[in-house]
Amino acid sequence: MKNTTIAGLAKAGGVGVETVRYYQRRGLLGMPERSGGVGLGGGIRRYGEDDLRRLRFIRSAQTAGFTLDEIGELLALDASEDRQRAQALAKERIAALDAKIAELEAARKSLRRLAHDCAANTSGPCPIIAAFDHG
Amino acid sequence: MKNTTIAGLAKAGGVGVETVRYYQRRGLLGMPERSGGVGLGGGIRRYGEDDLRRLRFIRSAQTAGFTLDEIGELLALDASEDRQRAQALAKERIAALDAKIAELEAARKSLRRLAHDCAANTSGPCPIIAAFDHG
DNA sequence: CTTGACTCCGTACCATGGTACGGAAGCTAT
DNA sequence: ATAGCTTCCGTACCATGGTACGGAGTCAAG
Repeated sequence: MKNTTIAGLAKAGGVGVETVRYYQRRGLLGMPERSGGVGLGGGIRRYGEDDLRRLRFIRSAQTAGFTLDEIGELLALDASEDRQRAQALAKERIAALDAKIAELEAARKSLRRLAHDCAANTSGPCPIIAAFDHG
Repeated sequence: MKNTTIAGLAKAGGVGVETVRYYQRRGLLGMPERSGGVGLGGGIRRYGEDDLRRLRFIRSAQTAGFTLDEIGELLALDASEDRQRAQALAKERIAALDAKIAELEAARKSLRRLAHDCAANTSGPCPIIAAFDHG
């Protein structure tokens, strides 16, 4: 998997080539030297394990709810000494996740109520709006 | 709280006036008659409990992860006889929430690892990328 | 040494869910 | 009856996170 092209990197990371390029534009992934370079444009960039780890991290951090801007900061912090900041970001996000998870669990509860009530009586509309009344 | 203006409705629903208007444009909220109507434009629209319930439902359904398009369908279903479809949407969303919640819990776990590892050793960078390695 | 696939890059376009602007008309308090 | 806040409405703009296009260059295989 080492020393692959952008298509290989993208595939290994489970994203499209354009997405990799987008992350590069955002500064989240680096642009390895274009090797070969006979003509005016230089050659083709080649990517390694590090790039893949970075790409995978970006995706994981996204599911953790970080924005791409925040992920940029995290990637910078990964190579910096600012432990304080890293901890702060982590803790902040944990709190946000706690809240988000609770919110989703509440929503799921409402949906279960809806599914249940909907199955219960066999005529008339399901009480969709009512299922969310309260919380 | 009944028979209020758009600003009252918005406030009661915890959104801005422009958001209410946006939902109206999307067809999620109705446009009550403009009452008064001496001049060419008619009067001012007034909103009641039903509108507020609808608005609150929209917000709840959003936190459940429904898109506004889906919410439009739900609102239509609330007044229709298609129990099947309502159930299907609910079950589908419950499954999506199960997955999402699991995902967020995994992310939280990684973040806790990060916070922990970050607190552990007192020099050098926090292993941010590594904290998400694996899962 | 050409063909065909892939790369590079800038730029444009997209969906989602809003948020803002600005003029005209409506309402309310003084 | 007039000042000053709202409402109404169309239209424009925004942030986020991509996705697509197209021309020029590169590379491997036949």
